[in-house]
Amino acid sequence: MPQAPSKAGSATADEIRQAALEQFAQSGYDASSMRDIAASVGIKAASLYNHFDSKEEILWDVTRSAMSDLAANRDEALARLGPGAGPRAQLAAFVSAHVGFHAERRHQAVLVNSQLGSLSQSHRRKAVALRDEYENSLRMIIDAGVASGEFNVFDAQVATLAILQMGTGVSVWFRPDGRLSIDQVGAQYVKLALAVVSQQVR
Amino acid sequence: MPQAPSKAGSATADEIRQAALEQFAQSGYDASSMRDIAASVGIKAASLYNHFDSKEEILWDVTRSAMSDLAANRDEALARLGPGAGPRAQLAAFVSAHVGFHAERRHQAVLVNSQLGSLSQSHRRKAVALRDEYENSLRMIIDAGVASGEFNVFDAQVATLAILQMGTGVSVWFRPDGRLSIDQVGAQYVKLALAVVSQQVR
DNA sequence: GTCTATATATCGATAGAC
DNA sequence: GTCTATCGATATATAGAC
Repeated sequence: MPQAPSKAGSATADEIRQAALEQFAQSGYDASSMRDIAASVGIKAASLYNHFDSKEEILWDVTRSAMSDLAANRDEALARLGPGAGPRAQLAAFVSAHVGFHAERRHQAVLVNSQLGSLSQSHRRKAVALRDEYENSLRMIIDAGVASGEFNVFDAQVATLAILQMGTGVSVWFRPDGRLSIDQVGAQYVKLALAVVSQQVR
Repeated sequence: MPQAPSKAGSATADEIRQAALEQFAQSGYDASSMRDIAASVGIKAASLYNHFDSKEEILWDVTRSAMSDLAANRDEALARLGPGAGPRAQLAAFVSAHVGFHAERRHQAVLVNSQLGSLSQSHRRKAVALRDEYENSLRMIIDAGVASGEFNVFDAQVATLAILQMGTGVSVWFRPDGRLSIDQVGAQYVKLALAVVSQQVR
């Protein structure tokens, strides 16, 4: 049964999303042609336009879903803690989820962190807003820990960015068949993050 | 007096390097056209070929000099310590130099960290070798600190990458007219790095 | 929904006058 | 060393047959 263009339920559209994601993450948006994407799905370039209006719409689709998945992954991890969890438990849950995502779904992570500049102005604004929300949710955990006296940081914003960026970097070097498992890497970075928010007052 | 093509001393070649660096760092290599680069220098695209053999040669030129400057910046910082410095002083000097470079020369830093994939295979191999040398020089400092008992890390390679990547991230958010000075940011990250290599044994 | 064929634009790079 | 003019390749996107 045929589907309307760009509908989420189309099997072909999902194949296009998957192929575009890998191409964009590996070679970059500009270096990935519609012909390449179509070829890896098994169709011709013109047929892509039955599913997406433009190449940029494909980029936005995969970018938005990647950022949505990242936030949902965080929400689930925090929800598992229950309402009474303190800042240390929240920070551990956030970092574990953050690093786990960047290891397990590194193609999506690399895409979000390297191809935002290729989005249209309108879509880029939305992506930046989603990124700011994600960043701010970590900032609020750190602020709560500082307020309760459980954390010590010289600058909460620097600590926020440092924790996020070292975790994001996992998507660059992690390999599924490497020396460390996802759980091992996640546990490592939880310890590193706790070290960052436990700075000596001196 | 005219210069031979691609010679380092040419004033026009330097203008091309500067213009290309900013274009590549801001818009990416593929999205930067030879016409754009030429226009910001005040010449036509064809005239660029009197100074560089190809667009990729320009990318390699600015990439190589950026990576060379980064390593030289590190060497100077370590040399200032003198021969008797211990791992803690070496780590502080490394991180201060690393973060200082990524704040002060963020265009060059962004270029190196985002456009390596657009280099030719031969040039990319050389760039990766330079990056590995840089990464390994930090790894050796951490290994020395672990061996002497001054550092405690769960995994030396993870600690190395975490320190490098959080410092590299400064090039993304730092603004010269922002809230923090380069020296303030450098001092912050020295403390964060020392926290990373002072993990509780538990 | 796929295909072939093509419109239209822009790219890197070259030729040759000055 | 700059320019104008242009080549040849490739890009996104569209038109219309099936």
